[in-house]
Amino acid sequence: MVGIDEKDEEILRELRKNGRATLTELGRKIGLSPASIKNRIEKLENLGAIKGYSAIVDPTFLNEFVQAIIEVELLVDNETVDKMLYNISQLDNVVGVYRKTGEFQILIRANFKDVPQLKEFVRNLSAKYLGKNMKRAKVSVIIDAFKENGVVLYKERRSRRRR
Amino acid sequence: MVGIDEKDEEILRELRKNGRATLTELGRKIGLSPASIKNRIEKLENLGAIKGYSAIVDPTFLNEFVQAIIEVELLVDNETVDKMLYNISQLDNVVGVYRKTGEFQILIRANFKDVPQLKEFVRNLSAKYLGKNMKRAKVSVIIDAFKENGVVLYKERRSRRRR
DNA sequence: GCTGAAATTCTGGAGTG
DNA sequence: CACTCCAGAATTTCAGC
Repeated sequence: MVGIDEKDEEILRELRKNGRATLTELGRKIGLSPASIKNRIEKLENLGAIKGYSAIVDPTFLNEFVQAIIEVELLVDNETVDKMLYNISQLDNVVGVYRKTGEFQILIRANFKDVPQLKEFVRNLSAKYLGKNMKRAKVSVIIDAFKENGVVLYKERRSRRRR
Repeated sequence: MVGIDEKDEEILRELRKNGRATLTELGRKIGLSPASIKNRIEKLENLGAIKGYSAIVDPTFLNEFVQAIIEVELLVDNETVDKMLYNISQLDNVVGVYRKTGEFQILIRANFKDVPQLKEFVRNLSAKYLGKNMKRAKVSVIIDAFKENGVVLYKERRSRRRR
């Protein structure tokens, strides 16, 4: 990677684990002054190495009791799909949108209040967004999340069933 | 949700979109003093509503050029699987670990330097972690990420192929 | 949940190697 | 050119209410 050295990588790794780490903290860990850390973070943001920051939130606290994974098989995957996926990405309850290899080309992670809302969402996927291009969708419901975006959610290994 | 009001929900929603928002910013948006925001955030962290904070990092800048989704079908899914999934969650290159409904009960998102590393990982899934309980695995490679952990990655809808 | 003061952190410019 | 130092600004923290 051009223009990226080990210190930059350390910053990226640290921020992935703790996105709210302060410049001073990072400086101590990495061995740079807070001002340098700031310069580097700005550089990393401009380069697109850092896309943004996010808190890992338990969806049930936002009354999102159904967390689903929706895989979509497309008839054709072309540039116009990009725009549709961009539009889907704008939805607040959608957490992740990916294009991938395999039988199902699209994977969407989204949260819902209840199952009817999930059903409505899947209906809208073809009705509003992907149209006839959507061949079929496969829906799974998340039972447990152990790790999310690099953050381990279970602190102990005791058997608990709730997240 | 007990002990959670609308202001708390707003805080959760804001922090999910921008995990590095300052207390002052949040206070302005929500209509509370920075001190109150801080108190509420602490409460939310203690309640487990906020699990952590993370920067959304482009994996290619950390020499993780292969981003994979690995689905695993288990023979039996019982409590001992929890511990194995916990162990898998500890791995640095693993970004997400979920238990879900459907034919494949486990979904793992992980990043790799190259395909041989991915292959090695899948081999280790049965050799080291899940043992004979792993019936089979289905691997997909991520081509494009449009949204990750609530953060939209494509800023415009111009057709770009790189993330 | 507010206020105000103290501590900490952040920021931007000048200077150094 | 990236880093450090330093002073002013902003934020965070903590007390009392």
